[in-house]
Amino acid sequence: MVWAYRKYLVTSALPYINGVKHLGNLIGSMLPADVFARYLRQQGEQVLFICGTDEHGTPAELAAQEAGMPVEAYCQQMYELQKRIYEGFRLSFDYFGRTSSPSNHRLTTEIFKDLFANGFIEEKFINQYYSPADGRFLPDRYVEGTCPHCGYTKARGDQCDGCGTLLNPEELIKPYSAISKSHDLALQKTLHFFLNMPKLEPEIADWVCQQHQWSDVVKGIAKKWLKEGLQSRCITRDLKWGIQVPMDWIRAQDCRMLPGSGSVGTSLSEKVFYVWFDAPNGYISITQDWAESIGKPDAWEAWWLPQDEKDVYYVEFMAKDNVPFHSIFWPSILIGTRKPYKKVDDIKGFHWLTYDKGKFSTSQKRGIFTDTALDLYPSDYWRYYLLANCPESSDADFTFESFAALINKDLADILGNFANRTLALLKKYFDSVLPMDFFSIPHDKALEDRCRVLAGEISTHLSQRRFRAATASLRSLWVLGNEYITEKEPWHVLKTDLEAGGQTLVHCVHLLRMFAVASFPFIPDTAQKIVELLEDDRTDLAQTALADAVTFQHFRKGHHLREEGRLFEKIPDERVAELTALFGGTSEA
RNA sequence: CGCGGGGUAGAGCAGCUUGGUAGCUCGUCAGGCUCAUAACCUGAAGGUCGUUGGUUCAAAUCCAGCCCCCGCACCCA
Repeated sequence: MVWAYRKYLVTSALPYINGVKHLGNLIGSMLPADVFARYLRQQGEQVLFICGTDEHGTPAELAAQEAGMPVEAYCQQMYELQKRIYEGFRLSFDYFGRTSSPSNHRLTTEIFKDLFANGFIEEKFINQYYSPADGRFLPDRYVEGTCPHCGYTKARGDQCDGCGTLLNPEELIKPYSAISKSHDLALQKTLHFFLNMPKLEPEIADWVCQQHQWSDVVKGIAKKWLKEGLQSRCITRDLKWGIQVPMDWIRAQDCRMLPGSGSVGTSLSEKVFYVWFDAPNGYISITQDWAESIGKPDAWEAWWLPQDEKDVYYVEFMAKDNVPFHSIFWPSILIGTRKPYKKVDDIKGFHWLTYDKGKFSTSQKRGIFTDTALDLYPSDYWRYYLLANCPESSDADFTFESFAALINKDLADILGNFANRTLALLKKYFDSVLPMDFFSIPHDKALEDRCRVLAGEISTHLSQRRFRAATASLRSLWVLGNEYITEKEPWHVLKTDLEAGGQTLVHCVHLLRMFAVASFPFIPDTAQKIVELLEDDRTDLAQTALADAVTFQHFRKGHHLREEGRLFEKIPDERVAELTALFGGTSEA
């Protein structure tokens, strides 16, 4: 059972640094991870929620170049920007770090040294195109040319899109740089380091087979890789931006390696680790930064080097393209260190979010990006919509039409309207003051039971990380408020019986508080707003367990509430049409 | 025969592991209510579960074949 663990480590796939992320990135990892972390904290569990930017690699260099900035400055700027946006979405990271941090340089170097010492690193010479015009070696996919098989003229160095054949860059006829379009390319032989995956395969296969709790899709992806047989994977690149390979140290280890003529055309300072080799280590190094930030530099070890592996339950959230790296590649690295690093217990993988049946596209200005989203509507609107429609079992599609329909119905009409009608009745008949204590009135056992059932459903779904189902149950809980008030019709009863009508309202006010607690992991700002409407300064939503909130005894006679409160504004049809046109992209048919 | 995901009421989804009266939300229609953000509550209509064949007393669910849709192709997860 999940609950036997002493603490929970939650990580979200690290968003890449090269620009503002779109809604798909948000729902594909960070947002569900946040809901899960918030829920666990409410239950009183000890939680550490870690995320940060993934900053190395060619795309970052190119983006910086395009922005006309040094890559360090560019990353700094984008880090600040992304961090601010995630704060806007109320993502409750315990620490949002960076993979370019000194701690990650240290850790990644250390992990490499461990792998090397344990015999899992091999060295090979490979041929790579160097482009003087770009001043860099070109990664496979940045070399384009004519496919030797089908003659397609825009084949990439890793694969031909014309015929689908997998290629090596040197096979291309008339190769040119995809960046500068220059045909002046020189094939050069350079030394690289590979992680010997075949050697690690028995252990990793064994480990994967033990992961019964992984979802079918995650197991499927991992087993497919194993079935095809693991290949040695190159973990170094000829770049400036990244974590430097410790060449001097390697030389000192083994004189046979690194013949002097090894790195033609490359200075040693330009050899760095492959981004997928350093990025996952970021989960650990960012935890180290977190530990530093709270003044307990060793605190990270309790999470990553626990005494007993069962002390920590570790859940990773990511989109499906990340699954191979988290289920095979990174665990292999950790196993290869021969140190007892905590490995993942469950991987929650998401499918894609599409935009109006197509892809989100930066270049075509298609889709909603996280900065724009916050300019348009409060974060809770997005959080609720994305969670209710999250691509859990298949790809999901975003349209403004469905967005507006859901916001208007669920948030405004069901939740918002219930709050409003409750407060309005209290104001009208009792001057916004609770007329009696719960103790003095008849127990509504049926209502309490229904609340318990729904609260239980929400908890179960959240602990199993079923976000669509959890959101549906949350909605059902809200509907309960409207059902109850309709059944009791206090607006009618109050005309003749203040006592009976007042009792109903006491229940409604407590229902609202219950809704706030239940809603907090999903829509934290709204939850807080509800508590403010109730003038309830005794409830700390972040630490109130849902089961404890199923009570009608919290507020006492004489408690004063706000006179009115509109939680949400609806999105009118005209606005939907406007937004659809505005963000439809340039390829709109 | 590239890899993966999917085809269930007008739309979006659940159910499939462990066969047994087909469920949810929106939309539509009718009724109720009038405290409330023209909202809320109740009820109804609407499906040969992509297709063909097989296993079985019984198939959306298990097996085999076939058809269709969507990703994997600048940016991008």
